[in-house]
Amino acid sequence: VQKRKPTIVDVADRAGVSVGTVSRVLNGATNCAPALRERVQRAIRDLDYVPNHAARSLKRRSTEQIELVVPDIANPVYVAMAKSVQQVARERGYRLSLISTDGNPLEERLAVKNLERQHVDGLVICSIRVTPSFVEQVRASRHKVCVIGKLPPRTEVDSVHIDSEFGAALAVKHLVEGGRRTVALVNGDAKTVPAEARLRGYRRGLAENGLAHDASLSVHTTFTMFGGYTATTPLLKARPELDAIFCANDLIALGVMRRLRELGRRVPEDVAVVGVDNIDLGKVSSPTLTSVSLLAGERGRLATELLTERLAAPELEPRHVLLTPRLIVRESSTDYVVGARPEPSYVSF
Amino acid sequence: VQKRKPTIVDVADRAGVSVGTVSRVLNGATNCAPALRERVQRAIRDLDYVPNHAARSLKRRSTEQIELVVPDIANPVYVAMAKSVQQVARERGYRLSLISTDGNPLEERLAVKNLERQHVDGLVICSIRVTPSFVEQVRASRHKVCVIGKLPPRTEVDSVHIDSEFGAALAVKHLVEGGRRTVALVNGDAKTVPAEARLRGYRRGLAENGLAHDASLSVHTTFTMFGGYTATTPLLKARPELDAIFCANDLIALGVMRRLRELGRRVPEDVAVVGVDNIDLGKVSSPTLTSVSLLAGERGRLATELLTERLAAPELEPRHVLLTPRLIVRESSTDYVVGARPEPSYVSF
DNA sequence: TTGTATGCGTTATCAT
DNA sequence: ATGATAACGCATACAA
Repeated sequence: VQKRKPTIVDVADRAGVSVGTVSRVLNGATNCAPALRERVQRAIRDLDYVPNHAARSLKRRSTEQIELVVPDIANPVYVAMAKSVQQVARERGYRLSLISTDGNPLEERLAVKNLERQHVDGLVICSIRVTPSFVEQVRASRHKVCVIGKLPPRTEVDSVHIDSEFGAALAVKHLVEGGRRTVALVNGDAKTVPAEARLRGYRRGLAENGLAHDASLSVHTTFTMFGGYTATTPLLKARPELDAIFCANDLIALGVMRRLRELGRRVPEDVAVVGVDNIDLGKVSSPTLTSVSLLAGERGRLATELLTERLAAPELEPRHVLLTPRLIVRESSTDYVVGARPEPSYVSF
Repeated sequence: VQKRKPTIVDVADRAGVSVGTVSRVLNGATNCAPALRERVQRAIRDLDYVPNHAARSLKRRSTEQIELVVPDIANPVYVAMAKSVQQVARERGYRLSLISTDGNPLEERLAVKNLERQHVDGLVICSIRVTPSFVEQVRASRHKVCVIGKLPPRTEVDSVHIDSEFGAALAVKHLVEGGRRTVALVNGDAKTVPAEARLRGYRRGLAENGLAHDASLSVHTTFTMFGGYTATTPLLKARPELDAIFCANDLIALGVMRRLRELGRRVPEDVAVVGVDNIDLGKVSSPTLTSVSLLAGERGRLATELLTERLAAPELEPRHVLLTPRLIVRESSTDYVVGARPEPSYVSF
């Protein structure tokens, strides 16, 4: 019962025209008699013909598809990024396929390989581990890649980057200005680019606001709620007097807040908490979460624009965009009257 | 400077062998002299050759890639589903690409079209709007599709489905048994399959537990936190005496809980809340969220297994798997001592 | 405006 | 075991 798929030849036969004509109709060429066009379209419908993607991209040398590679799709911030990438991609005539590497560097390599074998036309890649070999691989495909993140200086690849170190310093400053004296850091996966930026920013924030750095106040875990949850207990045991925690992202912060509550600490009265990424969840959590926005949607949008423009003009000079984070203050870092009704928080929804 | 990509012919030239031999090496054929194999592999490395995907799939008539189509990737339950689909896909030698339709039925049609043009080998599709034309389109590609969701009886397409109506009834029963007398429903997008199932289950739950149904107690919104948030105000105004809310999913429930707090209602003391999907967030929210688990990961896993098995054996009889939901009781529906420290909730992480 | 014929890069069949 | 060659389905240059 396996009927062979109709090809362009079948359509041509059926319509009584040449394959050239069918192809022209398919691709919207103007020079084509209306009568023939009519007949071809009928034949296409009759036979239920759909063009074969592989053949088409083999011939055209392009797939009209780009790929977004993110570290972990379970993190809502990457979902937000994906949404804006998808929107720009669609506007510019590309389909988007989404890959989550789940922290596996192999997956990133595989993505670039897929690019090289012309599986997709271009790549937007957001990596948390930027190794030299990764950079080398990306550089070799520079005409088709845009990196979201920090590349070594003078790397000839389009990129959009945000100064998250500054964002971290901003968070610490906010906490100190709110009267906190012992600010801890619950960081994400060690040896990742974001974790290292957080630590640098944290130390800078402390220094700039007259506080000494103490290694026992900063711990590493994973960039997840569970990570934040489990890291809290030992941290509190080691430094019971702490009155503020800067978390490397919002998921960690949510886990931390949950665990603090279980351990009898009130947020923000006893311990202030600040996260990073400004995910929507922080707007409905209780308390709502103060956070450093890293403009994920904006970065996705810009990266996709850079990429599509480069695909259209490969000889463009490499471009680099640098963004600056913003601090969004909510309840988790602000002393408010205990028991008061929280204010509506959906202004920015 | 645009150097043409090396092809298999270039490799053959360089290694001084025929393309046949190169191809055999590439695809791991056994009948090949070690010496030649050696030379070919060197040539491949020297030229930095990677096979062209389009040409390969044109010839082989397969892409080793499957696609998962979900309604909204911003909903963590679909992320959980995607993760298990990806895992099974990888185990069985397929790459996964992920499409979020964002409620746009056109995107679903497009996905099936992509299947037909042999862009991907197979499709796992999870739709919230099952129209007749959708079913027809899917049926026509039945040898390559597995549907997550309920299909019309005797549709000859693999599917895995969960009795979410029963799950809704379970939730209502739990609320009534907890002493609640006025149970509201905050439903998701009207005219979707899940929303209709929730409503039927809600009514069944009320009936089976001796409560009358009242239309003013059930409202429609979107399947998002924002939806739950905004739906709460009018609902509370219309029926201020309500003491329980069953929400069509967990995102809605989180928005509802937030808004209840802003309006001065305590959860669960004044109003009990139950959601659906059992997403991780419900384990760290405050209070933690009672939820009906629809086994999203399990459904993804099963669907992918069904799909890959069918791709390997297209003439298999259609198979249908039916699962049963479970209720996970947490704080949002249980009276607990006010002000007590919450219990650790991560047992199931 | 329309038809014909060649090639895209790979795999597979058939000789050798 | 290895080499030559014909498809795969589409687009396009060129001829008509």
